[in-house]
Amino acid sequence: MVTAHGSDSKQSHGDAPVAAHDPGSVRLSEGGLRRVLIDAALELVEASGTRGLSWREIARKARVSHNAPYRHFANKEELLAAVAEQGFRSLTRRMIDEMAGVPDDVARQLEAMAVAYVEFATENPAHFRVMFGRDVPDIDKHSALREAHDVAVGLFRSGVTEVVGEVGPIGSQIDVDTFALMAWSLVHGLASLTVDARVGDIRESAGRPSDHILSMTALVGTLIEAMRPGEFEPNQSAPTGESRT
Amino acid sequence: MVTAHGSDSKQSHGDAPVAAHDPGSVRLSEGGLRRVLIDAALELVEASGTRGLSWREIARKARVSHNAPYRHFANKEELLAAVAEQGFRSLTRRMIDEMAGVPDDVARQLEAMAVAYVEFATENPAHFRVMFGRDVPDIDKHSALREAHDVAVGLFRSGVTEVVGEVGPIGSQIDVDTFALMAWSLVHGLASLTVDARVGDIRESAGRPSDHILSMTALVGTLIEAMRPGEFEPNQSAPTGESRT
DNA sequence: CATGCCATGTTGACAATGTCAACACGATCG
DNA sequence: CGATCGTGTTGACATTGTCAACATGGCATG
Repeated sequence: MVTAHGSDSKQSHGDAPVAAHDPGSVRLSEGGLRRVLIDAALELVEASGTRGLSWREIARKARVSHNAPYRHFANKEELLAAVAEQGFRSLTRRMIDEMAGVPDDVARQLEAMAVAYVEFATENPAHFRVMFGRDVPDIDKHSALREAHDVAVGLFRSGVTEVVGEVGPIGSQIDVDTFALMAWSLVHGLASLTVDARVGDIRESAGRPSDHILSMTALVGTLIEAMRPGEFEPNQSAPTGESRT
Repeated sequence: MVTAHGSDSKQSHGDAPVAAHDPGSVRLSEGGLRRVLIDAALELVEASGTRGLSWREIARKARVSHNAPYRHFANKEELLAAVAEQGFRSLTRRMIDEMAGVPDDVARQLEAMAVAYVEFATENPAHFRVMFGRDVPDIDKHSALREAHDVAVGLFRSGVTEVVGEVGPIGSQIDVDTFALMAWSLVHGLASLTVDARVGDIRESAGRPSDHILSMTALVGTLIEAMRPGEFEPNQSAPTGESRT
């Protein structure tokens, strides 16, 4: 169900704006400038980071006057929310594409998503940072962004759920949600560290980021294998947690 | 060696400026204003994020004229680097403290560091973001920051190394560095997702972040247990990696 | 002690920016 | 045809980052 072949998510490869179901902006159809502004903003963020991002510079790049953007975005946060939204759609597409080139095995599908996640981050660091950074303080204030975000996260979570469903319960204490959170943390952490160029700090050895994710999935695969039901009790290695704090 | 008891890192709980070995600023000793500026900056970042951070506002908060900070920091990036540096020192101290309250077992020590890491992030989100965000684009341009960073990361890495050393080789393909990277990714990912308030997206169930990290270490502990030498061959669950790209 | 230096802080100035208000223009629709 | 609305433009103003010039107080050296 989560495989790429059966992809029923209605995103026409992300080019056409979502349109129509947002009561705020009435007819952003044909949205010429809006799209141009988003692209220009992304380019500038890639070049100079989100700090040097200047409203007026965006306008210049888009060949419009410095106040034209205000007709499409109330403030810079809304613009960045649109950028992030587009990023989540790209990420979703990327994951789906990656899954399409992989055998229809739940573990492989999840692994493909993990690879896609990290590769997306390393190939689009600026986009990734806008998506997860602090530039859009409250994601819930932008319904379209929230939606795109949930689609991507939900896709990943579905993959985890299916793997857990096939492998069976993971220990007595670790529920599916926790496992999904950990899987996401692992992938997101590697992506973040790679994007921030901190990976070399702990791992000097050469190798592309995709190598890292493959090693990672290898280990996680081993973990899952080890977890096969009934094999042994999960030793709760953290009994000291309660006594502290 | 990595235990808190034997801590030989020369940080006098981080209050005294590093001083003296930086040829640029000669005698930032007694550094009154410098410290005040760092604190003021951190407070403002906590309040309004790094975007709304205004040089002049910092100066106002410090009760000095809008140009006084220039005598201590050439630009805003240097100031933020100092903030991040202080953050890494706090993180190191936090990890050491956490380890001190835990039995002298390598696994528990590592686990304590992981808990400290995530708790530090959740309790000081602004600081954490400055430390790992892109506000300081190139960490190597600030030697003191680089140093503080390396101390924290090295401490964590030492913990991983010791655990691996006790448990024995982790599979045939996964070297210590990779394992350290993965452990760091796991912890850092959870911290990042928690800080960005995205954890709820995949895990609605209640529970403090420290619960998450405890579940996490429980699973990792299980993993390590499962890895005990000779038990079984690590099935490289990612053979498709080579054929792609 | 007097003198000059240097670190530190202040004042002033200027270009760039975010944002508001007023205006212009073209299309759509009564 | 004339009004209305979406869209873009111009003008203006407070705020910001940053540079240059100036003030001052402690220190060392004569």
